[in-house]
Amino acid sequence: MYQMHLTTKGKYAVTAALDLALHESNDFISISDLALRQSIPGPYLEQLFRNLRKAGILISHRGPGGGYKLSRPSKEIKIGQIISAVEDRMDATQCLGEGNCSAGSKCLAHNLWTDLNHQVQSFLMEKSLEDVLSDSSNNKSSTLNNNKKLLIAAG
Amino acid sequence: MYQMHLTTKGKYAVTAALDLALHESNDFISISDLALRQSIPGPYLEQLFRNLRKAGILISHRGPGGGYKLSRPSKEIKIGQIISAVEDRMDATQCLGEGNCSAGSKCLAHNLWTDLNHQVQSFLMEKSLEDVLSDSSNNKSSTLNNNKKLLIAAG
DNA sequence: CTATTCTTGACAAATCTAGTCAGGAATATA
DNA sequence: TATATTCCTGACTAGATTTGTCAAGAATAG
Repeated sequence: MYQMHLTTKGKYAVTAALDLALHESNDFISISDLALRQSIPGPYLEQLFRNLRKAGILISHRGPGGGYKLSRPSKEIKIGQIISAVEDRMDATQCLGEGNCSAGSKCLAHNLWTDLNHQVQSFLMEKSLEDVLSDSSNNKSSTLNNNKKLLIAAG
Repeated sequence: MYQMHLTTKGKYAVTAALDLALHESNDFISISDLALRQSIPGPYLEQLFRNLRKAGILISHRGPGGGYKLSRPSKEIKIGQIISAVEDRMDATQCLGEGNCSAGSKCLAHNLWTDLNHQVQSFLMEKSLEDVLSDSSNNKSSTLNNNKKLLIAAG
């Protein structure tokens, strides 16, 4: 069965950000605490947090009692922004960019990939950290359900 | 800007299948012809077609005048089935499978990834080869548009 | 002054992707 | 039957990417 590919980079980053959102009221949270709680390798998380800080999603503070916290309320931080900050794949190599995929012109599947990409982007950019935390119980994926049949799992 | 990751494997396979769909009336089409037309490395495409044949999507015939053709009308073959046949990533390693992602229990982002996966699956399993070919001009991605704002590109 | 915590850059192992290659089997045609 | 064509199979490789690790430094609270 095919699954959308998402590296642990993105997964770790989002999970860690969700943890920060859960403890939003607290002050700074250290990487070691967070890594322990979420079972993420500390030094690796450190690397990811660099990017999140550069992207303006986290703010940091050094010294004892220091650590990281969200730069804005969890409602205003979208999942897509987080993934975008750590997954630096510029996949414009093939169809996704301009349209010079098949020997200068658009390949047959060009619009398909564009649409799919759009779809994923929308999904990720519409969901905030807060949304994800509150959706945990109350799963309303219905907004994007049209009246077609549900998928048949492939493979 | 983050893009959904889709390897050339899946892209090549879909493009090739679309080519077969375009020439649906014809008899068998050889790999070399197809590879040339779509600018895909021949031996690589051969490898992909193995999987498509095993998955029952293509049928083959050897000898002069042989080649490949779709096993069913292009309307009945979904993009998702094609990708599924060639991209053999069993990504259940992390969250996506059962839910033992964070030390035995569901990680914070579990439902998010499940939803996203569902979203992508639906999209790919609803579109047939025929749909893609006819959508080329008349792009009606509107079925999945709800009344929310359009995405803001990230990064 | 010292322990804590982020900061930075470089490095390395493991995995995956993309593509190649060689030899074999079936088949149409002459 | 001979031959060219085309699929069939398995193994192999180079390169990129992911997933980390490590060490030395800078800021800061107490």
